[in-house]
Amino acid sequence: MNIREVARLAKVSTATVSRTINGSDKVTPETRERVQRAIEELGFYPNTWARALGSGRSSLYGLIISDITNPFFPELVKSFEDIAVQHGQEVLVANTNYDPERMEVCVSRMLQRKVDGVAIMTSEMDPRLITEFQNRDIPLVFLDTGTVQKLTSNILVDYASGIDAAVEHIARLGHTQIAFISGPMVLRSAQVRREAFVGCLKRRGIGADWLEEGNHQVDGGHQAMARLLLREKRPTAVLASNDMTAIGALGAIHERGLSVPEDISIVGFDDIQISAFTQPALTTVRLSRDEIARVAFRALYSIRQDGGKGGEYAVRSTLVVRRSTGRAPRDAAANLQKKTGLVEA
Amino acid sequence: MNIREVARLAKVSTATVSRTINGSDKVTPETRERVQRAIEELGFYPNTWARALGSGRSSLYGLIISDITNPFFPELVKSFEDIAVQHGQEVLVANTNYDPERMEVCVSRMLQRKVDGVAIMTSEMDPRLITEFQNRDIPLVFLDTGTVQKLTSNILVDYASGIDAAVEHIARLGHTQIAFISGPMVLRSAQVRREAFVGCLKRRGIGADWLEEGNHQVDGGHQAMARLLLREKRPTAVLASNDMTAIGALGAIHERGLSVPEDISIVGFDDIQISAFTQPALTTVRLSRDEIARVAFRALYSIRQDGGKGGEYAVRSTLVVRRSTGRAPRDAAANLQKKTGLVEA
DNA sequence: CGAATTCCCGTAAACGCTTACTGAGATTCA
DNA sequence: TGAATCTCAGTAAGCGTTTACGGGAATTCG
Repeated sequence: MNIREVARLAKVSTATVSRTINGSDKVTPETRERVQRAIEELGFYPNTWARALGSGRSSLYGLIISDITNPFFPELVKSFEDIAVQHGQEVLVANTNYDPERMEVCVSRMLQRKVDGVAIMTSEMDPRLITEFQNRDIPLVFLDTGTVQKLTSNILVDYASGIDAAVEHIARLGHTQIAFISGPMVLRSAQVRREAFVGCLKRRGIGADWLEEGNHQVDGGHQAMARLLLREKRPTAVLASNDMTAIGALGAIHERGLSVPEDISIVGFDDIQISAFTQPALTTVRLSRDEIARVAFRALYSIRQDGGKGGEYAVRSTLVVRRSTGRAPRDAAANLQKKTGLVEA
Repeated sequence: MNIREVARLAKVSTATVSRTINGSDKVTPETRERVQRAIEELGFYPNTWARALGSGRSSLYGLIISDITNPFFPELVKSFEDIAVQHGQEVLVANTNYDPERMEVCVSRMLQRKVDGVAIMTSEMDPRLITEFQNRDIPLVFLDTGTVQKLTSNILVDYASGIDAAVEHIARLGHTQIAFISGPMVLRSAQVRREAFVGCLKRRGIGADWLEEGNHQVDGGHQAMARLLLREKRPTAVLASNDMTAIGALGAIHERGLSVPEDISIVGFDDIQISAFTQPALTTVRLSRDEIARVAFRALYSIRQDGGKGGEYAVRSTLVVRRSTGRAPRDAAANLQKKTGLVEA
């Protein structure tokens, strides 16, 4: 089943069939009609590869993510796909699993499929692989981790505004002992988030004395929180580098028989769907997947028209207050001193 | 950059390059070596489309799911992909969003890309679309919703065993007022799950008096549970058609100031990752994504060798007991009577 | 040692589509 | 009315691979 059979049935040339498929305006309505009927009748679907091969255009965009199991990413994938299909483009999703080796595989897949552009939403990326794309004039867009150059754009997440709002919110509630559970520090994105947090505390003259490292997954948050709880001097509020981590922390706190937000307040980051439904519902900093997806797609899709110069795009983050944050426990200081044996006799 | 340039650099024909790329044994180690060096040097990646076009094989499998936002599916996708790449195959994931129209789009994408087989893990499927695949001799495998025929297999989930174990577990804890929150009843998969539940209760002589319909998402579970709580006669245990629903139910219960499992026990279904980290951790029926993925891939991959006859594969479900289930409240009956005004004076 | 095999490798014809080029008829215009 | 222009459709040359086929050199065998 191919274009020739359609042509035969419609009594036209293959060129005409191709033209009607591609919506060329150089076909009379009548012949177009005839061809379309033939297509229907035969149940013909044009072969994507042959199309791409013939035209040199793939209509395919790559989307590289690091962990499809983290709900942040499926939501991102979904938005990105929606936008892409609206523009008649397709999306090839690749999952690196935080594994540099798999990253290499992903890149080669993209290259082999001659994608028209790649959105790299994963944190770490071998520069060598980046040049592979650049050598082939493939537009790129990074999330946070890129530098703007020819054909490559970067999406800058404004972590500061969200984290600032979170710390402000927490501080207003009387907290002064604020901890942060980061992502894996080998990841640049995790570093950026942590720096934003530390910087924010510094600006307010609060010490950043409780820093723990998680892995951006639930278990890591759980363990990190457990470590925080074992410290002599406990934080009364905890910010997490992402919601999965916060959810893990929530569990660890409950396991110790403490409650949120009465004993400890928790703030997440990302605002994944499930965050609204944890117990208690998570106060978190929202990072709109939809906005990121939209910006990323636009950056890729329009870059060739715009002379190929990359750009920097900003995406805001905003605090969403729910129920996991509350007033600092009044006896926090007392508690602390009791534990450390510094109570005045 | 194409195979010809490589050939030129390596001083061989394009055929030889192609042969070394495909690991043919009809190439001397020396020439192979030479070609490989040329490939390295040029940073050459073979063009997938041309390859598929030339060979007629796509090495591509389709995976159709209904909602990438439901954590069940990303986990399935991940497993399926892992297995596929282990076999040197690729995966094209399509997300229907429960929308029949998008389903059509998904199917046409698969057809256009000439996939070697499709795993249809979504519940509802227009039979017309199925014949599109069958006409083209494309192997299919369904999850629960298919019928075995030439080139098409079906994975039968043994819901009964898991649900039976769940009801047994609940009954042992003294519960007799057991509710079920189903998925959207337009979906066959939701119907199947509900039937398994109702059948199980019947077999035990328990009435299925509390049935509510959710939507397999958190908000639906939340609302359904809210409705259950408003009933005069409240259930003391609730089974949910999937974990997302159960998580929603959990939230609704907490909102009413009740607690799990003291007042009401909850059992989920699927055992998605997050279930281990809810408050309290969810007792649920595990359905192994990994096993489903493995079976599905095998069904597609080997079907042509096996004479093309489809098969029926069974996947078990097993109860995972965590903390959301406990003894039925002793005063359940009393409570009930108080509320309905039937207390003996 | 000559014939029969075997082993590598090159030649060239697909694969199914797109598109530059071409040309026949219809239309416009002076 | 004849020339210029325009419209629509066909011809055929790619696009980058794979692979059937063929041939020359090396190997085996009687």
